[in-house]
Amino acid sequence: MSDTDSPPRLQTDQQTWVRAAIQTLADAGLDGVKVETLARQLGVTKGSFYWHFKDRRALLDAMLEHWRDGRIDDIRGRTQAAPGEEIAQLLHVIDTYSLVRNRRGMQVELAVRDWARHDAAARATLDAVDAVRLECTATLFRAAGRSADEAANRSLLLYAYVFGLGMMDSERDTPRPAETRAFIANLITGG
Amino acid sequence: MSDTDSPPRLQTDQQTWVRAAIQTLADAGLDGVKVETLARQLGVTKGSFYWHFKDRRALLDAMLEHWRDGRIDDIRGRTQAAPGEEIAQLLHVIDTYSLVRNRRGMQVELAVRDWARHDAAARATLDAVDAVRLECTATLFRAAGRSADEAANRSLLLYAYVFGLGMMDSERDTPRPAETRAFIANLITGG
DNA sequence: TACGGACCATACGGTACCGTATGCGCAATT
DNA sequence: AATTGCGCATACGGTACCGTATGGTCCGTA
Repeated sequence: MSDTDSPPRLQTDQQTWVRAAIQTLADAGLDGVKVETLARQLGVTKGSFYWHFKDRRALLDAMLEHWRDGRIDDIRGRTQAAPGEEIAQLLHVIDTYSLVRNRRGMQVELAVRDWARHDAAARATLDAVDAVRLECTATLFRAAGRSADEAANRSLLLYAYVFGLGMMDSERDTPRPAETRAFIANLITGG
Repeated sequence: MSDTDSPPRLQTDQQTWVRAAIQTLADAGLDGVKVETLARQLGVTKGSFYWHFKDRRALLDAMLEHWRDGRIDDIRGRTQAAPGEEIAQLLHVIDTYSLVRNRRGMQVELAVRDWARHDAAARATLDAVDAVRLECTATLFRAAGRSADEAANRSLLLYAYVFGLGMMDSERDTPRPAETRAFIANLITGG
């Protein structure tokens, strides 16, 4: 009764497929995530895929789960602030999410958001991530003394701006001027 | 020399294909825009399509052109304001673009933006539209007394917010509360 | 050393799509 | 009445994909 469950390599290989699929999702969108294409990219054939996954849909669900967990851990880690440092932390969040160096993450984000427009499971996953994010920043705003309504409103503006900017700038190579970013970030936080 | 050019039905039928293609683009994304699918939807066969268009790419280019012209005319019409009415006009623009009733237009917008992430022609078209839009609202901000930099910054925030919100809400059925929309719109315009 | 399972390759049927070739019907023209 | 060309249908070859069926290989274990 020593090894009741969890052969480690099975999880590992599933993760390999999931990671490659998310890269392809970012590069080519959901319709670029194809079993045979991924298999070629990984140097194997479809036989491997259908060993690890029931069908293509199972891979997509695993991708969503992987992305959701990563994004929730990420925002939770980025919205810890000592008392009195909440606005500074919010400004840092804005900069982190809107910076050009975060291109890869933004490409995945946009691809998932486009995916969510046509798929209920993706929509549910995205709604869960958005809800956690909105709550995380709203908590910071409230800790900085804003009312509950104002905290929710400013959080909505923050994320709509960040992802809207990502949509407008996702193929841009030169970053926006520091003055522009600071001006807008201050408007959002009300600092 | 009365009829040197322009047989009307040819243009009309091209427009029929283009309009149907844009609807499909909004519903299913670019990869849903397929010649045979569109033909079935229009009650004809591919033979008709390849009469009006050289290939699928020609249809895509015509779609971009059609969308670009419509969007530029639209924003130009929405950013005319009498002296002293500029901020009110900007608030109206924000409401118009972020309202749920504009769902169809927003779906097309998001699909074009996703398209632009993978296609240079779409990217160029979108950049042209964005440039006109940013200039239109920046002109209003300047007319309301803002500096050139502030006008550009607030315009960027305005569009990033509007389209980011569209991305977060594109499948939402209940609109945001009026207080939320007014609070954010006032932050953006600085009224 | 025989066995069983994890892991993958090969091969196949079925579907959907792109683009081309070709023919048919119908209008306007001469 | 014969001709011309527009608008479309039909038929085809080629490609890419999904999912299944089946066989092969390596590896641990009894």
